[in-house]
Amino acid sequence: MKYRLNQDKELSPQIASAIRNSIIDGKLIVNQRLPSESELCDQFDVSRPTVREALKRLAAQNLIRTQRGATGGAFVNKLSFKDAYRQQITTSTLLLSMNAVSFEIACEARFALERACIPLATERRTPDHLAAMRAEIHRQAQPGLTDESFCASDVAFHRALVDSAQNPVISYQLAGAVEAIEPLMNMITFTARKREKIVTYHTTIADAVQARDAMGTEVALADLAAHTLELAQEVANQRKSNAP
Amino acid sequence: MKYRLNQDKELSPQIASAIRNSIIDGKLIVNQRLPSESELCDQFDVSRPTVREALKRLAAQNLIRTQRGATGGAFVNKLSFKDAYRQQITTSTLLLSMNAVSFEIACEARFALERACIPLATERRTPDHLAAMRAEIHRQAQPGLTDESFCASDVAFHRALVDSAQNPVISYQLAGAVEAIEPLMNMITFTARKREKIVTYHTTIADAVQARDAMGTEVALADLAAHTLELAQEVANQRKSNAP
DNA sequence: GATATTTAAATGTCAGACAATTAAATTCGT
DNA sequence: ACGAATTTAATTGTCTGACATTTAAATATC
Repeated sequence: MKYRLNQDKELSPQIASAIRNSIIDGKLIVNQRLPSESELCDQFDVSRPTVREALKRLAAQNLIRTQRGATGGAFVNKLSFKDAYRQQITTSTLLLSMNAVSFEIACEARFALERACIPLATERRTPDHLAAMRAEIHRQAQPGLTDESFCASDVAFHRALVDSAQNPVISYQLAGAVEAIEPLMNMITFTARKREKIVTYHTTIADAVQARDAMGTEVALADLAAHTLELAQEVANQRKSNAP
Repeated sequence: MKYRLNQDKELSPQIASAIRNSIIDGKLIVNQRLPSESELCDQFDVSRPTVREALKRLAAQNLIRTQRGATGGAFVNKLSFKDAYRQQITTSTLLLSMNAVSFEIACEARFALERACIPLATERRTPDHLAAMRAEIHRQAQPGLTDESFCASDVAFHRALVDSAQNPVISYQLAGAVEAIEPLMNMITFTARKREKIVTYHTTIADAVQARDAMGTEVALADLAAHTLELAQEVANQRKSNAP
């Protein structure tokens, strides 16, 4: 069962595509073993290094895993939500930095999308989710926290909010939006007074979620969004006045 | 400037990580040329096939591109929104199918996230966006359309709605949510009556967007979400009664 | 000075080899 | 006959060296 490749193009991407398509439309199912490398060499009529380059492309997308040894080989990987999160976050982060996406655009996207989960979050939040949010708020109120730790805690708070919607697909989709903005937020210096204000907003949000008050949560989140934009504006202005 | 690898683990992932990190934290900037393969061999003290496997991993993530010839080599790629879309969609599609995510969960996520862009969409939509939506509605009303084409048009309609928010980050994030559900939707058979009803919803949505009526759009979208779920339920019930 | 040719540098591919890993098959001792 | 140790075979991981192909720059030619 030979597979015909276009010899005028690079071979390894074509091989990777062929296998990827087999996975996507179910000809290869999860945990199924791919043919061994030498069998693939025969099938595609190429050398082993070329086959291996193709397999590494698929491994980079977490589509396959490989095992050495007698019963080893390449296996179709069950793409876990965790792996997908990670991919999403690196891609989103790079996308923002490489395309010089402004803080305004990124911030707008992030809060717009986060708002999406509020009805479900207020309906389904458990004591655990509330506790996670409160814990981060408590952490943020502690003095001596570095700006980076403060940002990390901020992200954790919002992730807890998103997770309380208890829909893994939403959590996955929002991972990119929430996490990718962290590097941009890290450029802001958080004075004690600014932190205090943010903690207040977070508390309002947590209270509203606890009270299952969707409207209240939306309003508080919108306020926080506006406030975050102001902070970024300040930083931008300071830059402008310092530079020239 | 040698780079020390852990010789007890596989080498090519380590090399890929090292280069990827250099890109992420800006040591390698967009369009910069990486060292040639043989230079990388020296730096990491490995053979060329191993270096190449690492480079193919990065190429699979669209992080680099390669050119042959005298001035060729591997260059840091500017990750385009288009490439990022595509990656998002394949990852999301595979994630849904491999984890056997139910239609309910996927549908809930999709409509929740889509709702996120409505305030911006109603505020910023242009005649072009409206025209795009109307065009898809018109297409959906034509008889003789296959179920697959109908679904594709459905996706296109929703993409037009999302795009009218005019925030590329939102469009990117929602690409996964909107497109990945298409294979699941394809399992539904759309009778003429069902199509008619969906077209009505779409028209209501388009009208509300045109009127810049955020509330109306949200309501219409929620109705459509409920209706879609009902359709899926029907299919599930038919399955159940046919099977045993 | 314009055009054709050569050259050099780089990636793409191949062939064959050996190392490392792992599970199964085999052998050996009791 | 059973358990433990050993061997074997299959497979991926890596290396070496070679050649093909592509491309831009350098050189030669008219």
